[in-house]
Amino acid sequence: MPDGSQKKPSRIQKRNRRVILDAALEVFSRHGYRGSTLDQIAAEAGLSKPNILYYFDGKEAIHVELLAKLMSEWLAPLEEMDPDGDPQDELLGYITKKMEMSRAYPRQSRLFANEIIQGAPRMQPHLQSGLKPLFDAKCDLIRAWMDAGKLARMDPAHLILSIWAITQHYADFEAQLQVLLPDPQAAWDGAESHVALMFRKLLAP
Amino acid sequence: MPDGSQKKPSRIQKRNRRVILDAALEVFSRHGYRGSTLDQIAAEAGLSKPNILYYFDGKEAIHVELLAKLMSEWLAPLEEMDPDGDPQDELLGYITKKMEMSRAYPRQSRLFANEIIQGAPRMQPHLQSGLKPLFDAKCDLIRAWMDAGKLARMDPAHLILSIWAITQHYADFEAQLQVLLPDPQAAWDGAESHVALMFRKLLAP
DNA sequence: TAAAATTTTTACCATTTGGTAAATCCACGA
DNA sequence: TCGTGGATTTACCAAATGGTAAAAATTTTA
Repeated sequence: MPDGSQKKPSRIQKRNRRVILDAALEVFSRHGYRGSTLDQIAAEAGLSKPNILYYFDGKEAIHVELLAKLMSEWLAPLEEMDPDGDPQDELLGYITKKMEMSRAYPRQSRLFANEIIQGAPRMQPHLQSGLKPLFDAKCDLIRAWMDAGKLARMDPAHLILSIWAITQHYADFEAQLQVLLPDPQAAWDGAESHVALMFRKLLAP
Repeated sequence: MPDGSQKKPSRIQKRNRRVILDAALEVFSRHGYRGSTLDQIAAEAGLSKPNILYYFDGKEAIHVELLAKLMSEWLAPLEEMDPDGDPQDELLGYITKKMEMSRAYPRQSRLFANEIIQGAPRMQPHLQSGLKPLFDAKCDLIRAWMDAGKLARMDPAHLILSIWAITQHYADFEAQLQVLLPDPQAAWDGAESHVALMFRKLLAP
């Protein structure tokens, strides 16, 4: 009997938990936590509402699990930035990776955006314990690179924020892009080359 | 009898409509349309729920009015960009203005972000008729400036999107900033100077 | 100041929402 | 193949939600 069960999950359990989380991601990422309903998630998952509550402790538990998963997946590329690599290559590689992620997983990006816009009520601890230390470490790294004359001098924190702002924007504001840009398909290619070019120029010492 | 009345509004009507719209902005900007309730708005406004429905046709009518107001206020700085001015000054002036607006009116910024993230269900017409023509016109203007060698060459559409991305980010992701940056007060000053510096370097031909 | 008009409150209502209890169904190992 | 435990459905709740009708209170006007 699942919920918060400790035993090894059966095939059915693994499949249904995955299906539910995917459906919940779809719904939460569009409507935010409070704007989403279990009925919507159930319909999207093709399961009944009580059946969903058989696998998860409640609406909030699903949301929390999605946020936790998001956190680890989303931070990985930042962690991979190598202190021993070429500073410009490392940063541009990170930027490119983030653009690809925004393109491939816009729902995760919107889930995060929704949570933060609403004041991060369920994520603040994660931000404090997971994001903050990594952010500070990478700020130090970038500052060291600047001190070594490998990058243009600027505030490392705001540099990282700018990268996040632009890469997230393409995922979160997709609805706006579809109005403003003629060919949504070509838009992504244009975005990736523009962002790469932009930061290449910006970072040059 | 208000609602959608055409007669000139009384003092009480003007005051209460303003109070309600302000309360609704507070609530909608935090929780999005579906996540907000009339009870919340009523509590925030210090009025009873039926009293609110005396002044507005319903929840959606309040939201629509907020979005319409947002649209005109938010587009003004872009319109003001002068074709006869110095290209770099004009663009940097626009960027500075947008940063100041994000700082002064983060709720409007979040209201817009929420609406777009959710697929712009109530704003798509406004985007088509209001934003799109202005966006295209300013793209042409910027392209002309680039052709004249006054700005570095790049895709004007993505340049504008980058400006929006960064300036909005500081308003919409305030909760994240408060975790990551030590002094939230100094953060805004740092942000404004970083963004100005960043685009100055980027735009230089 | 009294009548008329506007504003606010009270008392509702139907639907939706997150969640539960118990009955039923079904897959799988002995 | 049959029993057993995991999986699913049915039938519910209580609270919250958007909204309404009409009475009561208040302001404005004559």
